[in-house]
Amino acid sequence: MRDVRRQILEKNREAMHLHGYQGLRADLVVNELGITKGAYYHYFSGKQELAYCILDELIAPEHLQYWGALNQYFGHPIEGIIERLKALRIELKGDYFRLGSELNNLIQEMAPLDEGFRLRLQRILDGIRMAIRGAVERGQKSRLIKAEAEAGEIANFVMCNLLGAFSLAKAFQDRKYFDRSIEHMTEYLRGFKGQ
Amino acid sequence: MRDVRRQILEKNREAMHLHGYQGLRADLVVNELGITKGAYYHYFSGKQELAYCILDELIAPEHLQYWGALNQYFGHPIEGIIERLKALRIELKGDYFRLGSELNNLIQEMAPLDEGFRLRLQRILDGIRMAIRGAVERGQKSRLIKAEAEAGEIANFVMCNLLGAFSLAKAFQDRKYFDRSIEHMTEYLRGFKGQ
DNA sequence: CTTTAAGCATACCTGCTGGTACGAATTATA
DNA sequence: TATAATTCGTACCAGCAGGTATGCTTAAAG
Repeated sequence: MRDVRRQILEKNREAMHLHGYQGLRADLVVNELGITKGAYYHYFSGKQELAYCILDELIAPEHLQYWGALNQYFGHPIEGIIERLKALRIELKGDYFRLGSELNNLIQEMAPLDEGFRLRLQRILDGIRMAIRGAVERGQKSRLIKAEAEAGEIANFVMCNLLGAFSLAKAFQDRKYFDRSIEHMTEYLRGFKGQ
Repeated sequence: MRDVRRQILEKNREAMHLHGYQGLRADLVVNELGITKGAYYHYFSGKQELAYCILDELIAPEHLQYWGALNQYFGHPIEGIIERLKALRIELKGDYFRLGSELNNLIQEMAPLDEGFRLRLQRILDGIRMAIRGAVERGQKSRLIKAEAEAGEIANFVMCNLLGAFSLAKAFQDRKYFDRSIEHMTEYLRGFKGQ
C-alpha cells in the first residue's frame, strides 16, 4: 500500500499549513490517521525530510504547474496573468486565506533558519517569476504590451503584491483584503497594455 | 533596577525576530543576559505575556510613531509617503531584511493561532493604514492628489506592497528585492499626483 | 518452499521546554 | 527599626517532542 506514504504527506501538509514547520507535531498527525510511528519513520528519516518531501512532491509541482499554465494561454498575456489571479480567488477556499499562502508562510518561518527550505522556496518563486516574465515578454514581442515596461519588474511586482495580499488577508482573517488587493493590481496591470 | 525587565523584553524581541514566537526559548535567552528564571517569571507570567508585552511596549509604539509622522509632514502627501518608504530603506539594517518585518513575521505565524496576537497586529496595521489614508485625504482636499483615487484603496495598496516586499527580500535573503519593490511602488504612487 | 526484504506496530528512551516552589537579599514603608 | 513587599536566584519537575530498537506480518525473490 504505497498510499500510506501519501496519506502521511498530505495530512502533514495540512497540519504544517496551520501550525508551521516548527509547530508541526508529525507523530501526532500520523496518529490521527490511525497510523503509528512505525510507518512514519519507515517512509521518512525524520521531520525535516518529511517537510522537504511535502515541498518537493506536493507544493512545488502544484505552484509551478499553476503558473506554468501561462504558457498555454493564447489571449492577451496581461489578461492571462489576470486570469490566473482570478482563478486563485475561485479555487482557493476561505480557509486558505485565513491560513495564508503555504509558500508565504514557509518563507516567513524558515527562510532565515534552514537552507534546505530556502532553496526549495526560492526555486518555486523563481519558477513563478519566470512564467510571468515570459508571458510579458511574449506580449511585448507581439506589441500587445508596451515595450518600455520591464518584464522582470512586472513579474516582481505581481509576486510582491500576491504575497502581500495573502499577508493582509491573513492578518485580518478576511479574504476581502486579498480580493481588494488583487483587484487593485488588476487595474494596474491593464495599464501596461500597448495602445 | 527596573531595567532588568527592559533587557528581558529587548533581548527576547531580537530572538523572536529570528526564531518566531514558537521557536523562541525565553529562558535560554534570559540566561544569555546573565539573568535567571527568577527574574523572568517575576516580571512576566509566562511566554505569552512576554510576547504580548514586546508587542505592546516595543513594536506597536515604534510602528505607530513611524507612520504617524506623516501627520507632521508638510510637503506633498504622496512625497510624504515616499519619504517614509525611503527612510525604511535607510534606517533598517541588512539583517532586518534577511529576518523580515517583525510585523509580517508574527502575522504569518500567529494570526490564525492566537487571538491576542491577531488583535494586536491588526491594531498596528490599522494604525498604519489610517496614517496613510489620512495623508492621501488631506492631499485630495488641497487638490494635490487626484480626487478619483480612493484613499482607502491606496493605503491598502501601499501596505500590501510593503508586506510583499519584505516577504520577497526574506525569501531571497537579499534586500535588493525590497528596494526594487519599493522603487516600483514609488513610481506608481507618483501617478496619483493631481495635474 | 525457503529466504529475504518491505511494511508497519509496540514499547521505550532522552533531552528539552515551559513552568513551579521556595527562599534569600534588597528595598520600601510604617 | 520592625515589617512588609520587591526583586531576583536555585532547585526541582511534569510533559512531551522527536527519535530508536525491535519484532511481527505479509509479500516478493530465488
